[in-house]
Amino acid sequence: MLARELLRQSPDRVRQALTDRSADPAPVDLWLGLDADRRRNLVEVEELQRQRNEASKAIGERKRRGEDASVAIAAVGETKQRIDALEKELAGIDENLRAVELALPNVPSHDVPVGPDESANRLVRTVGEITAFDFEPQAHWDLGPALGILDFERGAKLAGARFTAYFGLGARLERALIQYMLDLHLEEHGYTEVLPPYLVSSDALVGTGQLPKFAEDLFKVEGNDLYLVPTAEVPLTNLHREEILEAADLPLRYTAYTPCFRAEAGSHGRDVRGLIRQHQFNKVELVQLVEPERSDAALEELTVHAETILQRLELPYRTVCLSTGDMGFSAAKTYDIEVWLPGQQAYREISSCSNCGDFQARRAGIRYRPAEGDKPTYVHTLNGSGLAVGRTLIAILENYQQADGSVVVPEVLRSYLRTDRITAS
RNA sequence: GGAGGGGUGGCUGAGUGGUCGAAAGCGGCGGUCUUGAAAACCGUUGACCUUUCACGAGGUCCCAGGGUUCGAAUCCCUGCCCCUCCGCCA
Repeated sequence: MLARELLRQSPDRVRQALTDRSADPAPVDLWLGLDADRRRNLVEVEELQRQRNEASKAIGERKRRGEDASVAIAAVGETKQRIDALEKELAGIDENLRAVELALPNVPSHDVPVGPDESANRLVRTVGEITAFDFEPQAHWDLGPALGILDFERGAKLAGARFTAYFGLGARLERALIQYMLDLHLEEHGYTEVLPPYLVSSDALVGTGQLPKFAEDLFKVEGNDLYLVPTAEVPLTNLHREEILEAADLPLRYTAYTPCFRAEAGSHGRDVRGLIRQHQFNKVELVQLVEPERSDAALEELTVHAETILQRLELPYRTVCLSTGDMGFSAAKTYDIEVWLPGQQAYREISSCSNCGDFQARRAGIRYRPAEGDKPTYVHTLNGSGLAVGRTLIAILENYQQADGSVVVPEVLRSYLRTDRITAS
């Protein structure tokens, strides 16, 4: 949610932000109208309430003295009716205002490249050399089944397209990656591990921005106000919803492994093969709640935290800064980390690290007190994948594959996997 | 699933439908005292919104949402959450 002061004082900036995102700027004017209506109405209601309170007080006093108050009671009746009518109107305005506010995306940071889509993304850095092969590298959807560690047909038998069953060292590799990533973030990057619920309420999803606009991307539990988490960003960021934190508590750094569930509505036909786009995938997430002045630096750090995993796994990747047209709804600035996949001869997203500024904090009511006696202000929230586990497994299979179809296990994972090579059994 | 008991300010905990945003205690902050600290004493101590250049003024909030009433923390309804006992269950 955007600050109301921003909308009132700099509507042009918000209109421009929407245009840069290839979104319709019209809601800004709708908002301005509703806001003016609201304030006009509110001033009137409050004046009438003041009159009513005064009258009620006088009635109470008369009654206490045993005097007749029926005249005064009758006199207040009209005020009461006007209050009721205006309050009803006000509730309607508030509801509309909130609906408009909740649908407005965040304003991009000034240093974000302006452009319509991913073609305008800015390359930040490229790390590692593209893996060279003296044979034709296979895609993971061929390697995995051949090794007996990924079974797409049986996954589909259980749950349909975009579900996969892992077997043997495949399952173990996925588990090892989760463990390795968590350990690294705990031990070296100062995060606190959290094991959150995998189902969350609509309030939590509104807090991080998935709702109300993107309900069709979510799996909802029938008959309950519960949704399968699309990312651990949702539970982690919402841990402190409606709280006022102390400055000394910040920064808060949380990491969690969760499965992630996405309906992938509107992506029919995209990445239908293999593990890349699944309805259920595993992810280790990084979330930070920080003081506003610290969030720019925190995004750089968090992105490096995610990149470190790829460096330790010795996987080639590049980092790009998303353009205004390619960013997510809640983000002010986003770095995507893209890993090299030899099977596709392409860099593919494996992590997305965003600074959401106070956008989510406003929605979720996460504040802190800068100093004793200060008014509470909104924290800044950041999140990033550290990393998407399924896609990391793909990257390992494709980059570490050998001419004989076996896969060498990256050095740092050998103690977790208890083997240095995955071969067909 | 059955039966019962609760949800009040940072915490504990009062609160006959009417000067209650809410007693009291604790904690926090400021001060007096002290060489310093502790103790004691005094004062202070919520959030949000509107309005004002400002001082200030006003409104809302006692889990949430409805309702009754001139007036609701207090009465009624619904929901959510917590606790105890029983049943069931990983």
